[in-house]
Amino acid sequence: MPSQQDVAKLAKVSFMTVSRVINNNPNVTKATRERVLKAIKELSYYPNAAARALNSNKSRNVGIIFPRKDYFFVAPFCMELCFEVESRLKPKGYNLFLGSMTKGSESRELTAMFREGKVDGLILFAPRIGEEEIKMLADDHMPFVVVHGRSAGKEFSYVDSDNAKGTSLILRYLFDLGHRRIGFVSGDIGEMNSMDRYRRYRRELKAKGLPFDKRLVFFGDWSLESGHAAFRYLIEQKERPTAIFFSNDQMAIGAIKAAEELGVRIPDDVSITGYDDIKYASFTVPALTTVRQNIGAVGDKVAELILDTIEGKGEFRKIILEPELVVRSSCCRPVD
Amino acid sequence: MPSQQDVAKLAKVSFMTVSRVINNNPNVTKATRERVLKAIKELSYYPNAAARALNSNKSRNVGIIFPRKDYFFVAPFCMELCFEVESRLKPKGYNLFLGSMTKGSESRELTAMFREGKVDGLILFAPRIGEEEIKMLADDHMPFVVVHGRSAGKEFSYVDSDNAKGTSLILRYLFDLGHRRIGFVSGDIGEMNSMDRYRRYRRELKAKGLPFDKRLVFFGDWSLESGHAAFRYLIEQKERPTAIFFSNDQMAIGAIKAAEELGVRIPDDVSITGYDDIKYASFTVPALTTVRQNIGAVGDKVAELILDTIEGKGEFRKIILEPELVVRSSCCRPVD
DNA sequence: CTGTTAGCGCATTCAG
DNA sequence: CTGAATGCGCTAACAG
Repeated sequence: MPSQQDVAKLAKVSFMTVSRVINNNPNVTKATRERVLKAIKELSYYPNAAARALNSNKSRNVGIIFPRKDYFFVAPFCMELCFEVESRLKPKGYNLFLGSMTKGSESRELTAMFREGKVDGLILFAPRIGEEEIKMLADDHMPFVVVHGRSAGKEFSYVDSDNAKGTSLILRYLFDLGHRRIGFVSGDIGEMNSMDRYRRYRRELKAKGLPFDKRLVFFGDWSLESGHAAFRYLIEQKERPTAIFFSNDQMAIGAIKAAEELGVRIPDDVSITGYDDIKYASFTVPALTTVRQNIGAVGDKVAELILDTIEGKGEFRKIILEPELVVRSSCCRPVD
Repeated sequence: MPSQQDVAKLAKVSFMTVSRVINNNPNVTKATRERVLKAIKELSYYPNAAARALNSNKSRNVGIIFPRKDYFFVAPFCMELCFEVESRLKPKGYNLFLGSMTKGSESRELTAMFREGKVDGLILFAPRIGEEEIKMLADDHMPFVVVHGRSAGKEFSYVDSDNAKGTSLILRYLFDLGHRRIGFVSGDIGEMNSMDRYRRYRRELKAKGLPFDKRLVFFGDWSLESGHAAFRYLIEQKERPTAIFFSNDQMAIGAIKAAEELGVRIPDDVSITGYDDIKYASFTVPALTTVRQNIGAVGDKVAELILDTIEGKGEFRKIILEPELVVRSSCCRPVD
């Protein structure tokens, strides 16, 4: 592998000039610059990342961490996010590390990549409420940004979508259709997102003067399977709901399967709604009425925030993105 | 950030001893070792990755590259693979970089991470046939491994599933059911995988003494949309197929949607099959009969191969994994 | 505008 | 078993 020295020799300059050319330092004559550029191309020289990192104390890497394996599998949302972020980081010269955080893993592991200088900053996806890791990161002043989570106790930047708003969007749509007995299926209740939606569900019920019936609530975990189980559970209640709010599309898809097995028609017998508007949402039968979270916008903001945080720009920023109701065909007026 | 020097001072040894302890060099007394370990913990010292990389000339990073954005989105398979690989690399001290290769991007970008020393090796997912990048990587002797692709011209290690076998599994199952007019929907025909399945489809037809009818073939691109379009196209043929082979589950899901729109019943009017057995495959209505590729096994092999390749162990290895038929309910005997 | 010097944190080599 | 010197490739700070 050629080094700056080799380039320098070929271009007949000192290696310092080579360094300047690479870093776009203006103090180089056009003529020399071009000579150096030519030499660089000729040798197909690439600056050594390790050396740069060593003396600038910056790795130009960002890590993105997902809470646990299962989550990752089932959430196309996460994948899209990865790419959105990556595509925005690359032009800035940053690369993206992928990390998982299996349940048992020590919080040390998280900070390790950091202390080792492998990453300059971390993106945490939907961390669990009260997560020790976050406290540690915050206490150690590590640059990190949370996606789908809010600060509680510790201060940090985050990007979240307005869960309360999205929930209201769905619920009011259901109310307008005439539904009064509406079931609720939560995601992993250990996550902010889930709690926010659940709380808003209860609040909307109360605002509408409707009773809260805990038999109409099922605590799921975002997975296809838990959506499937939730549907079977709710449909067996003595007074079955006329509509069910699923906290993500994934679970709603699981429910569609359960409905078929049970011979329950959607939406004729029960209306269901999802959340996220993943790509599959428009391909289910019936297509899902859901709430769209603009992943592109999330990725955009996340990339911006983590870069700013790394560069120490300004204060903590809290960004709440507006969700949007997407009406398809999984809901109709209740029969009774 | 504490360095070896700081640890050394605290433990009252030279920094060299610290280095030895970290690298598990046996030439350290138990007593000193423990003193050093204590100092390390006390300062919460972590070895600097950049410095290590600089002088060992190894980054201990591996990159995984997906061909284009769209592909990534639609293939849960890719995501699962990422995690499988990551979880196997981590215990070996390696981290995983995520990279995309948008269509327009120069082949230079691919080699760049390498030349910069950001990664020690690359995992290429389903590269297109005749890809320039691969040739470059091979010519430059960079350690890389291909998943879902075979060598053609250049020599390299790869992990693939037996596409021909999988295709036969499906086709023979369909033959046994009594189907004789079987449609074929390919994935992106620029990929090995697609070609392998297509060729085997034709071969099985011939072996069975069945005519090849090009009107029964649709060249898709793996996406939900192309599956949707394929179904509409095939179903409109004068002599419509009694069964359709989709080259992945994704497209089969798109087809289910199209069938619903057209009022065509699956499997009563047309049988369909998928490929991959992604998680959703068992949640569609009807559940998909498909071919399972063991992602865990793929991830396992990929991790093993890339590590071996990086460490220069042995020759190129070609690993072909056996697929398995998964019968669910998207197929039945043809009516006519 | 260009070159020289020094040092980032670590591991390899050689002395003790 | 332990320590001292040397250099990995690069850039910041200074000198010319």
